[in-house]
Amino acid sequence: MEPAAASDFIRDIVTEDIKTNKHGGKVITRFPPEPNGYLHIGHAKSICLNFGIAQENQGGICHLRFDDTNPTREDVEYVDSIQEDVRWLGFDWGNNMFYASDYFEKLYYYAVELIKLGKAYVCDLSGEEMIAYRGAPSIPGKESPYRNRSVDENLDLFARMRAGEFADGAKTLRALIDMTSPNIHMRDPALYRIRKFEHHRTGNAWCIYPMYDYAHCLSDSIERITHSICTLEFEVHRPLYDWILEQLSVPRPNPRQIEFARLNLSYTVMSKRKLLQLVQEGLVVGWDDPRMPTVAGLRRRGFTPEAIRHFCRRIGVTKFNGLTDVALLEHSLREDLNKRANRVMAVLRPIKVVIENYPESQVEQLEAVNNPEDSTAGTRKIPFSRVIYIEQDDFMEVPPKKFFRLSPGNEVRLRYAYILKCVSVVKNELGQVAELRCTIDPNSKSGGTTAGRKVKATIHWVSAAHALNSEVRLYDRLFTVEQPDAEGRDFKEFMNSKSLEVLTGCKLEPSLANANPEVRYQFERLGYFRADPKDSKANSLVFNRTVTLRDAWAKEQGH
RNA sequence: UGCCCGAUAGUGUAACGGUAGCACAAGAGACUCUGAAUCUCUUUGUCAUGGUUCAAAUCCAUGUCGGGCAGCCA
Repeated sequence: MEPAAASDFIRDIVTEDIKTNKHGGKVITRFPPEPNGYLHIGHAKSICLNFGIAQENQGGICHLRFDDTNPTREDVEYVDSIQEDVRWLGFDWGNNMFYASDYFEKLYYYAVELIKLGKAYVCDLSGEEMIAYRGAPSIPGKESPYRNRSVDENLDLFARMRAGEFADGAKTLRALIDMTSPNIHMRDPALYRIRKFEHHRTGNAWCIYPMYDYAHCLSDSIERITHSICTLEFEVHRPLYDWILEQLSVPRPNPRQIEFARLNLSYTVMSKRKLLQLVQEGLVVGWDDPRMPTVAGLRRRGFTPEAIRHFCRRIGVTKFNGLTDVALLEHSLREDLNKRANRVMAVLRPIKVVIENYPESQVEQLEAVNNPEDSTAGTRKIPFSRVIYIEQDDFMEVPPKKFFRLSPGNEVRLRYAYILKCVSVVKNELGQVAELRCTIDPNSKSGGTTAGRKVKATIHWVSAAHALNSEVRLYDRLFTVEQPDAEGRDFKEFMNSKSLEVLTGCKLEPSLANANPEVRYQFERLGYFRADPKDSKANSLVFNRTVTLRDAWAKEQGH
């Protein structure tokens, strides 16, 4: 699919394990989302890593596994969206889609095994008591008074927990490890809790649910995962991951947990909790709002899976917790779109231009190149007539020194058409520019005899009589600061009030009449756009701006 | 004042004891019927201090700074 990614410390480990035949030469990774939210660009990094490593190695496989061990926060809406997003990103799990809940019965019997080994016990401490007994990072914990129950008693109690004899929270099953461990996760962590809550897949079959630390390592083991790749915050869980598998009669060798740094992107937030907050509080229009860093949002905005994959390859994989510049994502996008998007002309903020020396009834069909980066993309015809629209930004009555565009008495080239000269400015009663009276040089037609005459600038235009009306939504970054959720900040205070600008009355060239949302366009000199898949209709077009073009003029002006 | 992890240009990432590279960003220029793309050039870096070594970004020690860990969340 893509050129092989440069190696990284995780791929090095995988390569080494293949070389030493640790897992019989197999590579099985997994992407294990909890179905409690939509996937975002950070998940895409993990997806590209896990599926990428599987693809790069002979016979490698990547499982999609839903980590659905907490019925109180999970929902099928999310399992559907997650599958759609992974597939859209271009990855295929084949028949290897699983749910941790598929393993509840096995997990239960492993827990029984742990009890029989004297390595787990049923504890009656309440939540608050357990916190008190746990100690603190620098203070050792205290042993639970229920820690020394007999194996038989534990077996009986655990069976009765499953049978629903106890209230929610009344008891837990805990690993018996070491209450004085410097690693808090080793201080007799809970393995099972009672939750009389309907699970989206197992219904009411269970009222005890396994905890992440217990379910995850065993799910990996059951699926014969070779490399269990997760983010840095699970680093301190690794001793527990290993401990659980070491106690039990599971197949060897055990999967190896490897941690890498999650993606942080500038000018956005990446936690599911905060994204959910934006959705629930109506600060965005939904999980797929084009301003969201969710896969669904990026897709709706017009990102391509290729651009996202290239981005994920470029950022690399390390254990350093950094902040990636969103400009790198935008660069990956432009790079991809530049190669594949056909060019069209659209005027977002129109000014009417009357060409005084062009016959009233005349219409010419001018030939335009669809994509200068792709010789197979062909050409199309664009109508030209006496009244056209040009961009407000392309005219200034009193131009500053480096302004190359149209101004009174000055000439510009109309893309694919004639050189245009502004002869007068018509203003409305407010003194604003209402209309431009211009003339063309009839000998300057593109491809014509004197077409080679140079002018400083070329601008885009749309014939008024043939223009399509459209709404265009201009998106900008959701936040005004690089790290809206830096410590001590309330990220919502930094929302960019200009993150969405809706323009109506935009004028498009007629070839856009049947724009398919699947097709991305470059509106020349403006950016990349695509029809909104939800809101655009044949008779009321709506376009989303995916990303602007780089703009040296804007930079020149100090933005 | 506990434990774990990390630190290379502005940002992200390579260099696996032997010439500190790459990409993005930024700046300058060329080209241009997109102020785009493309091309050329430029600026900026090994957290600190010791040690080992012929040789240290790399190994060791100490310190500094940053991140993570005290859900019956994942």
